[in-house]
Amino acid sequence: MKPQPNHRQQEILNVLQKAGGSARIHSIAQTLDVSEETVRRNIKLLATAGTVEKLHGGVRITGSAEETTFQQRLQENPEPKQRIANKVAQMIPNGSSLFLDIGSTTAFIADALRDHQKLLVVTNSIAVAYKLATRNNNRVFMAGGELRSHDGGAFGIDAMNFADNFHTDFAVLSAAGINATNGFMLFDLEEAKFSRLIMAKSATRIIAADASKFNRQAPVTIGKPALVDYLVCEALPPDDIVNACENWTTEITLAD
Amino acid sequence: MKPQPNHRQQEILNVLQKAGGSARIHSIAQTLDVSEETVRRNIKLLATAGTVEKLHGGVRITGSAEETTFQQRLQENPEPKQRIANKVAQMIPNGSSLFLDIGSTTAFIADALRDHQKLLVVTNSIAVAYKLATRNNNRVFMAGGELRSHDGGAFGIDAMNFADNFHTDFAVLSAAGINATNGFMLFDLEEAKFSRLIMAKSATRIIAADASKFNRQAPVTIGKPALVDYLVCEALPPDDIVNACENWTTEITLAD
DNA sequence: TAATAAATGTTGCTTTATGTTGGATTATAG
DNA sequence: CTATAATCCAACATAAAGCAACATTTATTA
Repeated sequence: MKPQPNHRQQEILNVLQKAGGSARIHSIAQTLDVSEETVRRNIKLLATAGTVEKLHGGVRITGSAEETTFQQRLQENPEPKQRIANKVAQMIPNGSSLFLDIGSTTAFIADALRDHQKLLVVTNSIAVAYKLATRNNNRVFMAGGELRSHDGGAFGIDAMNFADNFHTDFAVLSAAGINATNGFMLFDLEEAKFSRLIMAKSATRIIAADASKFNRQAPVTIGKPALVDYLVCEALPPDDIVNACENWTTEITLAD
Repeated sequence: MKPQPNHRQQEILNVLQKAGGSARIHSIAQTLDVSEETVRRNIKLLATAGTVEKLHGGVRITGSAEETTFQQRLQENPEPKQRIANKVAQMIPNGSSLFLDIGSTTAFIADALRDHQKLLVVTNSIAVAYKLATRNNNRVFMAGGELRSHDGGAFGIDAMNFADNFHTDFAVLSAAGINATNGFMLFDLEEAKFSRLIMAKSATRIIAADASKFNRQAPVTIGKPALVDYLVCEALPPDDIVNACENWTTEITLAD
């Protein structure tokens, strides 16, 4: 007689899912409050069905091997933007609320936040929203409208009004250029307007920028640089910018 | 006249939704404060209707087999949906304007449209918007708001008002169930409202559904089935549905 | 209101899952 | 390589879940 599908197996899969694709027998048994033998028995059935693979001491969902190595590769070989993104992710606790604006660095930050739980995210970037929606009990609020064809961002009065509804713990921003006299700058007026708004609506303001932005010129300033609490980068900026940050009471945080 | 929808069944479905797609008989009975036998009896009915699957000790909503994130659900059973998506893409010329609603099938359709040029796309699905924005001179209009955590869709009055701005050549819809008496159905009232709206605002209406949807039960009808111009599927439906489509003047299109 | 139908609860019994034990196997440290 | 601890496996007793028949409550209708 064929073994009947069993709800315990469903529960095990749920645990595995939450744990990122793999877990130890011991930890599964503890989570479900059953004996390890029960877990083993059901895993044996799931394994013969091909749903999971048994390992000594644990189990993983079939096919999640590549993703693990990919993630490991990200950790081992971090490009500057990934290192900055990881640092920013460390600064943001589970359960926080945050604005994320548009930009290549913020897309990396969204990736780095993939294991955070219960975030409340407000963004006008389709890439950020896509990466963080439907994950880990996050709540994602996406500003609507026409998405710009070059970066997938929603701008304009509707996006501004949308963002105006929120107050968050963090605003995470990118910058196209930084210098000692003008502060933080962008190429686009619409982006800058949006950045100013979300800086005004959040408790802690973080700007993420790699070293290529130091003393680069860009036409529009983001706003008063003294508003920025943290500048996260992978290398120490030139002296004049370091001094300026001291005046702005902006703390420079180096990625590991 | 007797197989009337029973409210207890709705309650059970609600509990399942909240629990993430699956739950134990014992826990459902406790939550609803009824005997376990009552839960089993109603689950038996839901199971014969195809809405849920029975497991020993529990139950899960059909389709959430590897109850996982939306992004992983996209990858299960991909062949039929892939073929349907390619067929739908063939029906849509370059330069068209179209609504795309939310659903795993429509996400495949968005992928199949990756080589189309100059589309104007209106959607409330983050996955669709992400796949089609910043490509091939498309213009993408994304409805904003809070994205539902299980599928990344924006719903509610704001999404409706947003969609109401547009008139398009095509509406591409998905269905959770199809039968001869009730037509096309969905699990969710909000989804159905959005579907009705975009059907009313477009010239040609296409519903994409794989064979698993035939004679599957779902609680909310999408609207008058006679409004639907094309039903795209990978296999011919049962005779009663075929006859009903003739009455509705709905053309059945088989994927290659 | 009484008569009827539907849904739910209860009971005894069968099937299936789980916990426990002891011994075999496999990883890990020194 | 050996010693040690962790993990795995098989067998049995126990607990839990499923099922069917009947009793009881609740809802519907005349």
